[in-house]
Amino acid sequence: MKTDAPDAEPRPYHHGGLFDALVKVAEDVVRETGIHGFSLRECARRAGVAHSAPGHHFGDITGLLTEVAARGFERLTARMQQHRAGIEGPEALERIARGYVDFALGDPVIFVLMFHSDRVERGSPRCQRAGDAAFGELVSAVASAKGDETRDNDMLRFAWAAIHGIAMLLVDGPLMPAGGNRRGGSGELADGTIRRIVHSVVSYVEPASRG
Amino acid sequence: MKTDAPDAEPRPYHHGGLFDALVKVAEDVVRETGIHGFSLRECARRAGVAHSAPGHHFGDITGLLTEVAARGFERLTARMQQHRAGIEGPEALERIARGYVDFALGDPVIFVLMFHSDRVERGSPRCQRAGDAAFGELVSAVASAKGDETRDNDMLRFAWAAIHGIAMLLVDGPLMPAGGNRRGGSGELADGTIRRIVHSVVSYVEPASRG
DNA sequence: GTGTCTATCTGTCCAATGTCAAGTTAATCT
DNA sequence: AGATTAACTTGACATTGGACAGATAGACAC
Repeated sequence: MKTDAPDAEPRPYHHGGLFDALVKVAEDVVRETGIHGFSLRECARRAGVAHSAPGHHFGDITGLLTEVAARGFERLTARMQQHRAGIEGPEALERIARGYVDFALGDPVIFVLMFHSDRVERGSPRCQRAGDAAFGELVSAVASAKGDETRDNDMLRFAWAAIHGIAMLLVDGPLMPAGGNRRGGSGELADGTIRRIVHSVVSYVEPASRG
Repeated sequence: MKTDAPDAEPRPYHHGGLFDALVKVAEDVVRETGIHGFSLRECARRAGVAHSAPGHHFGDITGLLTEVAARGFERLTARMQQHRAGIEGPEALERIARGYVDFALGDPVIFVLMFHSDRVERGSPRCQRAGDAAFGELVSAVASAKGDETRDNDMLRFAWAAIHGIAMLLVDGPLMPAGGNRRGGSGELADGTIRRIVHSVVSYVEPASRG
């Protein structure tokens, strides 16, 4: 690695892997400074390149943060798969949900970035595909929990909403009742909610008549 | 020299109600430009005062946006009460949930601001109190739906998470399955989820043995 | 009316940022 | 080799948030 010293050694004019280096640096900067404090120039500084170099690879801030968000979705997908570990049945959904919450609590700033930042182009193919893959994990787990492959969009929305909601509320923290201090206890706070989600998905019976 | 504005109205040196005027203007600016595009100077411009005037009332950007967020929670509370209209029982929860989602869809940018912006000091007494009041509406509705005043924090988290989650996913839009185009149909997309939430809260039975 | 006090608002200044245009260096192609 | 293209740098510009001193208007005592 290069030294951080102001101008110690003559860096090569061409960085080599600046694209990837910038994305990794950007993740750190976002985590440290928050979405609002993020700056392209700070990323360039840490990567040891000129202040305008990021622009040539990503166009603008949105371009770089969109890539960060897309990789976030990929990591979310991987985390859920890892938690599920091939298991089927109701436990599949429970594990997927726990993976989702774990990811959110482990990387809260990037989790918020992925879903809510107006500096991310969520409609871009890159982001869309990564997001769809993550959603696919949930679809699969819900089907396995129901023991029924028919796709019930209402059910999927319900499950996703509840999982997403508990993750978001834990990440945002202060609104949780009775001292929601986020260190360590948060994961367990989600347990009851996750159990209820699974229970609802497994045991839900379509109401006889709906207006 | 002023007269930068075309209107020849001789504004009084003292605005009179600049605090309130700035908050209202700020809400508009946030809605139009998004959280990222927001700027104090634009607010000052629209309020017809010097660019540094907002600083005297709010300190910095966070101060102003925190006030905007707090008023958002107050409007959310009012909206839920208005939807509920004094009704009791399971329908109370259904109506509260619908009010929550309505508010989110009607003012999506401010809804996101309230929960996720790092430019809002959510721990401030102003914000905390307004948020607690909103949460209180939910607590009351869940109790009414259960027909049981005992407070079940797990249940509350589940209900809030699910409601919050569906609102957030609808606001963020593009991740919804099967063309979640947000035009008009979003409210109905929430219906099935809300029905399931109410159903789960009303009919949930504590699992026999579990920690 | 006159003078003083205080909150409110103005104008100026500074460092930092995003983005654009043009120059410089390295790698690749013919 | 020479030419072409991609990667990166330098320099510049408009805009922002925030800090500051100073101007202004209204309230209040006399």
